[in-house]
Amino acid sequence: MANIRDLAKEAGVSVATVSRVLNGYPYVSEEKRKAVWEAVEKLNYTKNIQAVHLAKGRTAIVGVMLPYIHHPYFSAIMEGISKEALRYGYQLLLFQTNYDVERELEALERLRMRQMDGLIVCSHEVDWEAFAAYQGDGPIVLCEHVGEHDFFAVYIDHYQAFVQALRYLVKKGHRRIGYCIGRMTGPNSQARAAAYQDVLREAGVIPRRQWIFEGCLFLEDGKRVIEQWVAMEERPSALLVTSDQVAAGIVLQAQRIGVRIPEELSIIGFDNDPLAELLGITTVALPHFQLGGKAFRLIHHWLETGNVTRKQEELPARLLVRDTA
Amino acid sequence: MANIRDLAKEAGVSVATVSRVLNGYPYVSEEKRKAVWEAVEKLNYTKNIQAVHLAKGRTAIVGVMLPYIHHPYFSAIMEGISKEALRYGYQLLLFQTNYDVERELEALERLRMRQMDGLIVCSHEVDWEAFAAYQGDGPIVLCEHVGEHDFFAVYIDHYQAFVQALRYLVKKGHRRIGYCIGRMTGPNSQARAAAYQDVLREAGVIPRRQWIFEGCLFLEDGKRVIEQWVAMEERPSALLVTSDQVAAGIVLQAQRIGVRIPEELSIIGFDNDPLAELLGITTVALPHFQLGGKAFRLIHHWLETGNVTRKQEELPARLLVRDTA
DNA sequence: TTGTAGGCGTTATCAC
DNA sequence: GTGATAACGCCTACAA
Repeated sequence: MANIRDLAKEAGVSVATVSRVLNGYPYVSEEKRKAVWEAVEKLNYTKNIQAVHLAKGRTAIVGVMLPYIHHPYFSAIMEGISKEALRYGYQLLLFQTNYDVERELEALERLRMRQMDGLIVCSHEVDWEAFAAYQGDGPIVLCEHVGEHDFFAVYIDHYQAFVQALRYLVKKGHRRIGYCIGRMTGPNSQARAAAYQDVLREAGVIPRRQWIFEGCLFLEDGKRVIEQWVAMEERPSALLVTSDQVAAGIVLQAQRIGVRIPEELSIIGFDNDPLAELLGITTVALPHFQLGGKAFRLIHHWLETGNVTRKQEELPARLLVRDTA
Repeated sequence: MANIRDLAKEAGVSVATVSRVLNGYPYVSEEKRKAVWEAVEKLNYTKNIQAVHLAKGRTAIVGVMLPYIHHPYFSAIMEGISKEALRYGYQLLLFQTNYDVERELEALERLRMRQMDGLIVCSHEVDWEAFAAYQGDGPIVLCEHVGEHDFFAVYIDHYQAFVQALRYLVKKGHRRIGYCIGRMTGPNSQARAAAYQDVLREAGVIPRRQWIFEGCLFLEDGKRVIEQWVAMEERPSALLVTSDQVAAGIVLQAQRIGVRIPEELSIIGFDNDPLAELLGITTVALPHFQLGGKAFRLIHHWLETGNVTRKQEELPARLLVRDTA
């Protein structure tokens, strides 16, 4: 593989001139410029990007940490990130963690090792102290509400989103309300739990522990939920379901086993997945795609300018009433 | 940021010794080893991975080229790749191309620049010559049947898979058979087209151009298909749908607008998506996850050993008869 | 407008 | 066992 020195020799110039030509700097005579490009052609030269990274101390790579890529929620965020990354000429390094703390820490270590210039954290298990410890190693953007903590963050106000949906149900006369969620940990989930407590209390209803369904991430989980629901003695009359995939699973399986929705059970999903639209599922639309895009731009802006206008950005969620609630 | 020389000074040894300790080589006295680790601790040292890459000439990064990550088909492959990559300590660099030839070539250029050690191509628009031109720059694995061409490849025999499903329909008495596909280009699609021609001819039926629905990738496309179907003068009685997402879109919208499936229209999907299972859609199960895993292992084996046992691997597809055909 | 030389942080090859 | 020192390939003052 030819290198910059070979080019210099071939073109009869210095490596500095070669570098200038390669990077499009001015102040190079047309003659030498031409000679360099000819040498590039002749020697079939390509830049070694590793060397560029080392010399510049930057990689134009951003890492993305997420639990699983094979999930509509995360792949939507990823799509948003990807689009912006492409636009600004950045590469994306994927860290699929499966919510395994070891792997999450590995991703942070990689930031420290300068494998990438910044990191977008779509979701995580490890607690904030871990991120705080790596803040000096490059910009880290979290996709969740971080309150007073000094992190870059772009997030949906899940407390408000939940309140919105719960109030709607209460207004419709529901008193026995439950919800389905992926995990109980993490700020997003805790915001939802708080909203659940608050709104139900405000409506004079006692929240019930057994009406909270955990581990709801995929379509199949919805199937499980409705089957559990059927088996319950005291059934909720309405369910908030934090993923449209799961909501779809509930609705479809309900249809199969003869549970009438919304008559027997009202369902409000989240995301506004195309599947929810097709099934007429009432849902809280969440701007995942934009969220990914904003996350990237936050990092990018910091990397390119070194200063911050906003550290945190909030995105809106809105209820789309359809047929299931 | 402390570097290896700072460590050497701090520990009172040479950089060579530091490197040996850091990389766990033998022949270092216990005493010096300890001194080095203490220096690491004291200076809060972390390896600069860029420098390692440059010095070693390898990155332990594999690139993944795919059109869109936000699609169950590709994210399933990605999940399979990801799992294996993790297992062997490799990182994954994502190239989302949107089937844009420019971006596909950009990914290949990056391989050439040594940004990664190898490349997995999940799907592409550019023709094979392009890949051939970059073969010297690192292992490239294609996820499609490459025939006699000398590429690494792991693939599903889409010709056979299509034949299998078509014969089933013919046997059931169908004569007016159509199909839905993402794009017409690419070897996978061409294999399907060939199977379509062959099986229908063999059954004494004339294939019809207007019974082939292009641009079928997402759930929403299924909705469009069934609406087109309804508007047709001569309607096919059965449709092969190369994505369960699209098949689900068809089935759900059919249900909405009162088209009975399978009585009026039989549907066979592909993938064996959980959604197809939940909807009782007859489908051809495709092992995407394994495909991704195998693709990675092919690259990995080549990178680690430098020799090849198999250049190509075929994976099976099997028809799962459920309710829609 | 051009060239020299030092630096980026490791690894790896020699001698000792 | 250990330490110099030369790669790895590029960028970038600084000097001319």
